[in-house]
Amino acid sequence: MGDGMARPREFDEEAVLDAAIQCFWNRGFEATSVRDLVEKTGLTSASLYNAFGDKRAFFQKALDRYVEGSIVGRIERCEAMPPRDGIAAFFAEVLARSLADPQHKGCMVVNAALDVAPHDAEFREVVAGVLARIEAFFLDRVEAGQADGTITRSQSAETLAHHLLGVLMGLRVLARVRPEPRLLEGVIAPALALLSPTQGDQAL
Amino acid sequence: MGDGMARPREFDEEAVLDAAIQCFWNRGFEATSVRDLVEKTGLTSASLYNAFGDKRAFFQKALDRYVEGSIVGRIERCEAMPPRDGIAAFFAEVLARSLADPQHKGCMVVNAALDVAPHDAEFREVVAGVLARIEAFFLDRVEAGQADGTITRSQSAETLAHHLLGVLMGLRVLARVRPEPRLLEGVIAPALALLSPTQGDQAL
DNA sequence: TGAGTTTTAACACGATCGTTCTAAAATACG
DNA sequence: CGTATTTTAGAACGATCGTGTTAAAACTCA
Repeated sequence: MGDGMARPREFDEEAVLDAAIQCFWNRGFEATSVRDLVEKTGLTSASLYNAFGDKRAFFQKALDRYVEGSIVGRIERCEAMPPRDGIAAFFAEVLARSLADPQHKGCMVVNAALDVAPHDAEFREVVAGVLARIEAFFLDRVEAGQADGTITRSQSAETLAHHLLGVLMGLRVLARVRPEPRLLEGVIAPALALLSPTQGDQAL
Repeated sequence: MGDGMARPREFDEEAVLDAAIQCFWNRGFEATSVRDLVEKTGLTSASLYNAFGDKRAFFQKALDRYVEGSIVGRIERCEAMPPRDGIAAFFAEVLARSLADPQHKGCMVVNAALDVAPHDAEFREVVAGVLARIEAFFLDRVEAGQADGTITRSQSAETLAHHLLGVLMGLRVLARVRPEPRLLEGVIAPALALLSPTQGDQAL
């Protein structure tokens, strides 16, 4: 049918998504209006709806891009390190980012976990999936550390991975309300200390 | 001036606040409309505004009542127990409540920490104050446990209290998105195990 | 160049938001 | 009993919400 081609877009789709990430990350899904998005992205609502669908789909794509840019990369970096170092580096990186952000936006996924996930089954699955991926990273590193003797066997790898995931979530919450270095460091330090092999641990 | 007295209220203020707690707890501040509140409380918007002020003040009072009813009581119960038992009982109670709630509402304070605190300085202080109170409970119990030898001295009481607060926050987040008993138990167990005195610990 | 297609811009839609207004209903005090 | 005062009920306010419409602008291909 269509032999003639069309007018090209004037905007950079990725830059627009980045601007949307800033909006949604800072204010959450519900509190961000389409007019906010229009203002921060610089394009009109018609272009937004045409390119990304409705507000919900726009959020979905922004969240996907956030995960791809902020979480997947971090996991890959830390996966390449020795087990304990990888876990420590993961938390150190999150800590540094949290304290460096003057807006204290925390993590967009954790924010979404309490904002949009509880009443939207699809988003809940997306968020749960991301958390499962982080947990899988922890599990993999803990198992590797238990195998090479750098991490305690006094508790199962699954339990330790669950704990690390919980600590990460708590860190993200506290970073928003009480972004005090000593507090956040104190959240992390015992979790890392806990990984140390104890007397009962010995190579097989 | 006024010598004639007025028409009495037809509603029970505490029951209305409880209904408001259910609304705000479940959906958060921004996502709860005044019409939702009118429906669930059973009284009209005029009565609401007359008795409690605007929506924000209404939320404030509901949050105060929630803290008084759900958090202060728990702290007082656990304060009366031996140090380690008190901490363990605190988490056990939160865990049981989290799993028993079919709506997975989590904690209203933690929800508020990500919903309304980041962009409202007054609410941020309220939330931070509640978290500080919980942290003070943990600190008191850890110090008592370190004094009587039931809790390790391998890390400072402040650090351990920070960690416990973080674990609690993480537990509350995960309870909303992934309310799986094994996961939530796994978050808690290592934090409690961490408190155990190690070889290096000995009474003075 | 002209036909075809998409993006742009601006305006406007109905719905819902938090809040207020107007009056009627209900009580305590003189 | 009458008056002052407050709480009710319900409609209605302007503002903003997410979204759709209309028509002009911009571009590719035949």
